[in-house]
Amino acid sequence: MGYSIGQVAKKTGLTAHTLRYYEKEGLLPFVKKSGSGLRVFSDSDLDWLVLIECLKGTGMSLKDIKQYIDWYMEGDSTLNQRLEMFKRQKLKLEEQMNQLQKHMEKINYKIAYYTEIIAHGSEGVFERNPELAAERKRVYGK
Amino acid sequence: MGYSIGQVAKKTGLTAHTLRYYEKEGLLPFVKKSGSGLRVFSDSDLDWLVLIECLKGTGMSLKDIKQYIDWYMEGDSTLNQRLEMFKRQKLKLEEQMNQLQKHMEKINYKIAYYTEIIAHGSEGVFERNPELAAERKRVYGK
DNA sequence: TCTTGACTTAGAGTTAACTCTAAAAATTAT
DNA sequence: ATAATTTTTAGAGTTAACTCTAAGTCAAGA
Repeated sequence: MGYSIGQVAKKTGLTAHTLRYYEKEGLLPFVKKSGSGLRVFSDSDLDWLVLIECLKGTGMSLKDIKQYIDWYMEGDSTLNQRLEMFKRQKLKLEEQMNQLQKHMEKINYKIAYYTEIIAHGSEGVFERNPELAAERKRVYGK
Repeated sequence: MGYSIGQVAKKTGLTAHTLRYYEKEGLLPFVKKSGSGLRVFSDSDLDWLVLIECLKGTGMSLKDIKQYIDWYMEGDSTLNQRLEMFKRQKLKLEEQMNQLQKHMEKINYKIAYYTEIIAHGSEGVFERNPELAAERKRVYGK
């Protein structure tokens, strides 16, 4: 029913240090304390951590995550701000995924290139493998 | 034929400060200097910057990018290391794209959720929109 | 009860990647 | 020729996000 900071650290892969740091930064205003001052995490706190990891994983700063949490704490008057925030994050994420796709193409080109010259030497790579030359043009332009 | 640091800054979106910093860190060992000490960037230097941005964009540290550049400078004896490095980066990138896809699902869920309660209030969201409840289960588990 | 390991706090230290400053030299525009 | 802009260097400062330390408190097992 309640988890110690160490148990949560294990579950989430974050360190106890980091969890305390998040709390200090205002990212975990829900976590209760036991009579003697120990943190007691609930399942719902774990859900919050999942969301925090999600937003962090899409490049949101802890400061902006805190803004969202502050809005949440403020109640229904901030529903629109929260929705808009997720919409902005979705756009950012789409842009990010497109970027990663482009990066993937460059890396695939490099892998093909190195594989080819390791197998057959670097002289006349493109004559031997014209697809590689076409790929280069596509990936690096010009 | 040759570009000043300011011109390169404009082209790449990096600042001149950042470009000098990259050079200091050993990421641009190709950039020439004019007789009077000004940096002169070539088109091939711009290609290097494209690759650096690609690797940085997939989460590689400047230190690891430098390692790659050092291998490149060392010549053909490091072809395998370089290939393996790109293969590792590809795996990392695939993992990253999967993660982003999962994050996207969570964000889509939140957008659907907030859109729904902004439109119809928060009471009985899931009764009114059972697909949302199913989505929640799928996205957040349990 | 004793011991061992987990937890507490405040606060200091670390790391990566910039970001800026100042003073001088080079280049470009008028 | 003069003024304005750009670039140079070394080195200091900043920021985000941890990461660790110390000194003490709490909890569980033998």
